[in-house]
Amino acid sequence: MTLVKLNSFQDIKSEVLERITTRTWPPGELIPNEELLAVEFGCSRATVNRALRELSESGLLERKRKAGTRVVLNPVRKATLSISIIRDDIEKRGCTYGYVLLERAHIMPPLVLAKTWGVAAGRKMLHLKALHLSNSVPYAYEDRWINTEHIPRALEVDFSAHNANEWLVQNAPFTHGDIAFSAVNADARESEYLDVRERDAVFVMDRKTWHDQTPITTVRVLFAPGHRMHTTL
Amino acid sequence: MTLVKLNSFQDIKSEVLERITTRTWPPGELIPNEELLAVEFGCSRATVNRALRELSESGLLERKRKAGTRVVLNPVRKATLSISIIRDDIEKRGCTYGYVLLERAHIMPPLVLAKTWGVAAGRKMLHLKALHLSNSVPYAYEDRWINTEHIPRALEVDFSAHNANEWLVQNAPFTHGDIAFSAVNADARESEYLDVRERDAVFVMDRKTWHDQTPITTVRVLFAPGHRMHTTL
DNA sequence: ACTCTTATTATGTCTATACATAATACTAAT
DNA sequence: ATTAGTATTATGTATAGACATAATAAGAGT
Repeated sequence: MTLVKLNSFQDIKSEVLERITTRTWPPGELIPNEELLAVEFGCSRATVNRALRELSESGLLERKRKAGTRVVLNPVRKATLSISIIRDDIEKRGCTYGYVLLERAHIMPPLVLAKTWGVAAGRKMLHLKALHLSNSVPYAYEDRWINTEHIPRALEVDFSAHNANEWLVQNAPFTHGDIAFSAVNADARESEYLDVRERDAVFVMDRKTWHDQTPITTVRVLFAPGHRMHTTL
Repeated sequence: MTLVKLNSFQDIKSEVLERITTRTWPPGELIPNEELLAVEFGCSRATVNRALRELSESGLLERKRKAGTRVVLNPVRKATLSISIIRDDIEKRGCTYGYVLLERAHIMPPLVLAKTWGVAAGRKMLHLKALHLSNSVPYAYEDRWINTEHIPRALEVDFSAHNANEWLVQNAPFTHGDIAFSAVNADARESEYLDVRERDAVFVMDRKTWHDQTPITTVRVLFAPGHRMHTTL
């Protein structure tokens, strides 16, 4: 056993990664414990711990107390994706951002929505439909509900001047949320708003947010055809 | 200043989160440095450091040496997605997984692909088209290229019996990759394979993987209509 | 004014040590 | 034999102290 000096947790991460990919430690195998690795790498256990912890967070290792650390058999790789602000997304490409409010109503939400989102049935909520433009061309269409029981101030805001999402992040922060992505065919109205043909495939993001237990807002965003969401492994 | 004893980095994370959401520390604001917070919370600096580091990794804080830590103005929230194995996905729902190889050819890839993926032009590669079934119903259709310059063994494998992805994770691990999600209208052939109508919206995943600089495989997966990719914030 | 050097500051990381905790194995009492 | 208690083990986390590093500010020299 060669005692190489690898002091940084980054070094150890890449060395362990190397051993996994070269199958020095094949899938399913139990690897030496932190103390042994610390001796081998010539560093402290805390350093080994951080390296292994991060690798387990990205889905390559599985750790259990007393049982030890093993290489995951079928690694379910974890990718982090940035849920960007639409305005930033557009401006990052050097385009001009535009925003148009299409509809606004203080009405009772459909029962299905109330159920899945956890708001009391029979209460009015703010319903907004809006369009995000990139250089005056439709970029995304959003259909949003805001819980005015919890954020009554939202009723006084002029959402034809203020982007709802941006107002909400400033005025009604959330503690956790829930996002789903899918593909749907644009219906008659949606295709008109997005200025595409009917039945064109659009990328959809459904997001619900809460502050502790209280629902804040739920939004469905339809992106114009060609939209791609990108990340690395 | 009340000196509360918050010893765990989890406690500190939620306390800091609380201060951000309640705007005790409003967006853009510089928060006290680690040393001060350690005193306030009655813990060590390392503990505060871990809490703040994790919050900055999830996009809520921005940290710079010497400059300090500040609350991000327009938080670009980061969500982690699990890129699951299709078989697991299907079996997790209690369905039976099935796999059918549709086409196999050792041919030269289109020039566009060679360019974007970084393989030498004019070299043959393995091209596979396959179908993933859930209870014998089409679930996803994949179109894959394998770099046989780097993995010549792939030419000898019977991919009508072995799922290509599963063979590759076992036999040709990658160090990094690149994933994009989008929505497209199924063309004539795709809709036939997936047993849906032409132009139906399908959710698409494009993935490229490398081992260091060497391309391993690139695959486009089309999921049957209704597919949703889910995560939490 | 301008550049170069030096000091300062907050975060980034490492170490050694300690104790907590989950999972398991062993042991003694009934 | 079953159960309750105890020991063991590897990871999980906390602590105090140290030094590294990036970013900035202050000062010196031209």
